[in-house]
Parts: sequence; C-alpha cells; structure tokens
Amino acid sequence: MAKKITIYDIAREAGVGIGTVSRVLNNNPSVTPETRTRVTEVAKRLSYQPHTYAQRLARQQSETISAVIPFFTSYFFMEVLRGVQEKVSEYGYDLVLYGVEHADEVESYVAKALRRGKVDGILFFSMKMPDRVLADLKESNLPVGLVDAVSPSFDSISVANSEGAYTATTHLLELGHRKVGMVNAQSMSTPALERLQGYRRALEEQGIPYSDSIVRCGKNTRHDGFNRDSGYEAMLDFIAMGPDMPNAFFISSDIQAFGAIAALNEKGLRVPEDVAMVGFDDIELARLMRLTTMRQPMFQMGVLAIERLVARMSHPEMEILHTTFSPTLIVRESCGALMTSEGTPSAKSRLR
Amino acid sequence: MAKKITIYDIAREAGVGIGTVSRVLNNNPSVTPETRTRVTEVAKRLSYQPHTYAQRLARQQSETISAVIPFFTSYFFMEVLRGVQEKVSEYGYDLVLYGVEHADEVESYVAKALRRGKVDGILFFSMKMPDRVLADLKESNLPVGLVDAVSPSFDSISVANSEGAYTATTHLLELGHRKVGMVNAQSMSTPALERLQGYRRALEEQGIPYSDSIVRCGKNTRHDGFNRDSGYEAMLDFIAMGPDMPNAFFISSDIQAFGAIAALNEKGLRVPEDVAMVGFDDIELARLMRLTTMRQPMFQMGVLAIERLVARMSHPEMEILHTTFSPTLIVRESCGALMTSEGTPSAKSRLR
DNA sequence: CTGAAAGCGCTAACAC
DNA sequence: GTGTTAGCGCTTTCAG
Repeated sequence: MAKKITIYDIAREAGVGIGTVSRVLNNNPSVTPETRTRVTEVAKRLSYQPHTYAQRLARQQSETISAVIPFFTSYFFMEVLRGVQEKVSEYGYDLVLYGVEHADEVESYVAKALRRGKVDGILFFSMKMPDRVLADLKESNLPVGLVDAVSPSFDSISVANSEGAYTATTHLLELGHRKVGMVNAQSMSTPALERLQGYRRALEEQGIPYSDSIVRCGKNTRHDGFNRDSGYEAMLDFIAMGPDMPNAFFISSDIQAFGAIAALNEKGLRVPEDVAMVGFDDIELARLMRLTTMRQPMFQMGVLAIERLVARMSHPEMEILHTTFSPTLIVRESCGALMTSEGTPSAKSRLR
Repeated sequence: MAKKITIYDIAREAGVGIGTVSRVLNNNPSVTPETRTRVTEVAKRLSYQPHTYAQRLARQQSETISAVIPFFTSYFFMEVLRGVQEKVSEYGYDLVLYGVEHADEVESYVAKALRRGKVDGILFFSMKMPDRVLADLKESNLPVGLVDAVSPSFDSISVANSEGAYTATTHLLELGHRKVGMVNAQSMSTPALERLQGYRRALEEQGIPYSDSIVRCGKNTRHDGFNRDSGYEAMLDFIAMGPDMPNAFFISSDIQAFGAIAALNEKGLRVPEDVAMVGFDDIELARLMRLTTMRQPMFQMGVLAIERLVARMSHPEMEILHTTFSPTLIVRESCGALMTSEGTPSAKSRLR
C-alpha cells in the first residue's frame, strides 16, 4: 500500500489547508489557478489516491449499483448484463453482483443491501419476490428497477411474453400446422406462464381447442426450467405419444429448443421435415442452428434498465414507468417456412 | 431512507455507550448477557442497519473483491464467473465487476481500483497486461490473482493450452488423418498462441511437417477471435482451397467450431463424414452438437481462483502459486471416432 | 479565495 | 464489563 497518502500530506506539502486540497480535487471553481496547479502537482508527485470509502461516507452516497440475478440460469442474463455493465461504467458507478439461486435468498440479500448507503440503486432480474420483500423495498425508498419482471410499485423493463408466444404460435398455425404443441419451462416462472397464455390465445383465436396434453415441461426442472435438459426431456415425452404427437411446437426458449432437437434427432426425427418449431430468445447460437425464434433485445434491455435507474436516482418522484419490448419473429429454417413448394426443404433449409 | 438510525440512537435508547453498542453488534464477548439482549432488542426495534462505508473506513478494509473481465467475450468467462460469484458470496465479500474491451482500458481501471482500500483483492481474467501495469500492481501490494493468464509475479489459475491442443490434434492423427488443419483465434491472445504450439508439436511428433498454410484465423477478429464468426470465416477460407483442404481440424474453441460447422454445412460438407474436427472448451452446447472437444473445468477454476485469492489476502507472504488444469478429451462424434468400421457413421453418429 | 473546524458513522484503544 | 475518546479520510459549512 503506497504509504497511505492523505489530503493532509498534500496540504502540508503544498502549504495550504485540507479544505483547499479537497476543493481542487473536486474541481471546485473557487480556487486560484496558481494554488490549483500547485496542489495538483503535489498530488501527482505523491501519487495520491483518494480513499473511496471515506468519500462515500462523507458524501453520503455510494456511487454503486447492484444487480441481483439468478446466477446464471441462462444466456439471456449474460446478454442483459453486458448492457448493464456497459452503461454502469459509463455513468461511473461500480457494479456489484449478487447471484441468488432461490427466492428465499433474495430476502436475506435485500436485508444486506439495504444497509444504509450501501448502494444507490438495485436492479432485480427475473425475480418473483415475496410481497413482504417488495414492501420493505418500497418503504426503504431505495431506487429499484425490475428487469424481466413486473410489479406495480417499481420501474420495470420486460418483454411482451404473451404477445411473443402468440406471434410464434400463430406463425406455426399460418404455416398450416393444426396440431401445435408447446414445450414450456416451469410454470412457476412468470415468463413461462405468460408465454403459455400467448400460445393458448393463438390457438383459440384459430378455433383450435387448447389441451393440456400437448404442453409439457421436462421433469428435469433445475432452476426455472429454461435449460437444455428440460427441453430434451419434454420432447422425449412427446415422442412417446407416438402418432398423436404434434408436428409443430412453440418452445419457450432457444436453449430448450436445442435440447428438443437433440431428442428428435436421437429418435431419427428431423427438423423441420418431421416437426417444425419456433423458439424464444434468439440467443447467439439460434442463428447458427437456423432456429426460427422470437428475438428479445437483451443488450438493449440492460442499457435501458440502467438509464431508467439512474434517472430515478436523480428524480425519486418521477412517475413509475413500465417498458415492454415486443419480441420480433426471426424466421429461419426450423419452422419449415423456407421449404420449397414441393414440400421438401431447399438444400440449405434442412436443419444442420 | 428509514430515518438513519445510528449507534448513537440505539446507545441512548438502551442507556449505554456507543462502545458497548458497537461491541454487541460485533459479537464482542466482553458484554453482559443482559446488556447484550437489551441492546440487541433496541437495535431490532429501531431496525438499525450499519452503515457499510463507515465500517469499511473504520476497519480499514473493504470486504470487496473485484473481477476484471473481457466483458463477455465468451461463455467461458460466464462459467468461471459463476464459480467466482458462488465462492465470493460464501466468504461474505462483495463482488464488483469491471468489464474491459481493450487492453488500454485495463490501465485506467487499475488506477481506479488501486484507490486505497477500494478492494481487498482483484482477479484478472485472460488479460495480457502491459508490463508497467503489472509492476504497479506488484508495487501496490494488493492481492492479485490471474485467471486464464500467467505471470511470474502473481498467483494464477490456468489451463494447459498447449497440452490440450496437443492431445486434441494427436487424437485426430491417431484416427488416421494425415492432413490436420487448425482454426485458430487471434495470435495475440496467449491461449491462442499456446494452442497453436501444442497443435504444432503434435504434428511434428508424428513426422508431419507444420505448415502455415493450413492454420487460419477468420478475418472477423472482433475481440480475441474466440467467436463464432471467426470460425465461420476461417472455414470458408479453407473450403476455398478446394481439394487441398485438410479433412480434419483442431479448432481453438467450441464456439468457433460451431461457426465452422455452419460454413461446412452451407457448402454441403458434413461432419464428421467429410471433415472431422475437435474443439476446445466443452461449453454446454458442445454436448448437444456432439462435438468432440477438450474440456476445461471452468466453474472449478472460478472457485479455486477465489480460494487462492482469499488465502493470499490473509497470508500475503505465501509463496506464489501457479495452478494449471489439464483439459480432458471428450470424445463425441465430430471427430469421427464413433463411425462404424465400414467408414460410414452409425445412425446416431451423424452430426445433427 | 482559503483556512479551520465540524461532522459522516463506526471501530478500537484506553481508562475506570 | 463499559463509557469515553480518538481516529479512519474526506466533504462542507463558516468565518475571515
């Protein structure tokens, strides 16, 4: 530790008071150019480094934003986090990360985070938080932002899950499929629930009765079920239905779609010839796998979340804002839309 | 902000001195059980929250560890970060994240991080840092750990890149391939360089002359080149060689391998029938894609990195430790090893 | 414009 | 055991 140089050292060395030193360090205009340069030089010569926590204590603010995220259940968070990180550092804040696996951990975390002055703002990702926690948070008056989650009391950035699922399902229906199943994630997850609703609405709008029997979630429900294995198992389950199996699927996430494809391939079934599918997320590999999917502007969501949070930090009374992004349909080959009119896929269309 | 309750408030309310309050709050044994409970109760009643930064200032320690990572150039970092996060919170530290895109950003970051007392330790990921920065760091005496990078002056956790590449290439060679090419990342990246060396050594050991002409890095060298597009373009380049193209490849990362497969498929070439390949990393999707690859224990690396760092924080004089993990070969189908003796892949072996 | 002094909230050494 | 006091290093009045 470079000998702990404090403003006292540089004050003495420069022959001024600590107040003046603090002023030049903080670019306070009321300092003579001469003193300013003198102080600046001494500071540099002594390679002075302000003590972060002393500043934070005196200023009564942390210059820190924290993000509480389900660590890391998916690629989705990583992308959003990139946006968050970029913006946070642009604003000059520190980003502290908290990973939680279960909802109950959130509570203990919130308690710690609420330590007075610890953070200037918090972002919660995809968390279904207990009402009491929500109440505590609200009462604390701490700026809070929700990402991929919604609550009336806080700003939120989310995706129109229901709408996206509706679009995806409708796309499949319009391609002529009548029996469209759904591979879903854990129904306790809000996005999963909303996507299910969208799927259902699309079906009903086309006069197709909804049936629980063609909606599955893999047994392997580690975390929220938005994972490869869950998709794999759900599809295996469908395949076991034999001839009754749907020939088209809306799948609640790309990663699950990949699992489903693996299951299909293993059983000798091909996409899109034997079964068509559309995913959700548009993660990087979706393009590679030629998966038709619903794109979410993940990075943008992260950026916006921080912008909103920072805005609220400076204007606490600002009215609560809920922003919803509409996912867009990215047509690739897994849905079969690019098949030739003869009903066989074009050379490039055959998935993988 | 719940009215800023301080230890003074609770001292007054409980009829004791702030010293005592501090003691019970810090579980200092020298307090009568009676006073202890009394103080505890008052604290709870007032829902007291210690001020983090006041504590840190007084204690002269930050209880914070920071991680500087190329944000997020790949899945690799995310996995390691999961291990890091888990361990950090287990130790009760805060994790602050810094994302850097270019090497020069590292310097300015280090300057900020070195602000006296800001962090108790830093982890640098895959960074090739200027010597001067290294020197500053060393001089600062701050506990530092390197992940996926090595320097004589600091603890490090890394992977035997050369060895892994050697194993991968040898595997291909032993499968009977004589013309084994390599798709590499940016040669400025240390891992990329090391993997190249391992590849080369394997070749030469089998008496096959090394040739620059069958080692490529995609033009699209965003970041360090460990990305899908780089693999895609490199392979397109190879395909352009026509009949001279190698029929087997060691590819420096899985994600690049996926890009390469996409390029191959686009041109009507199949894996492993037309070209065999083995990747590096064993990211989640590798299993799904049936990619033979070299597995790195990413999560474990993160865990170990923190354990080491924490150890060094308490024993600064501990001798410097370099830990190297040997990647293990995971044989799946992309290398063709699972083909039937007739030379055609088994039903399940055909990639995708 | 600038020096002195009073905090910011907590820890820890020191008496009683 | 427990109260008192002196910092931790910086910001911010408040005089002058």
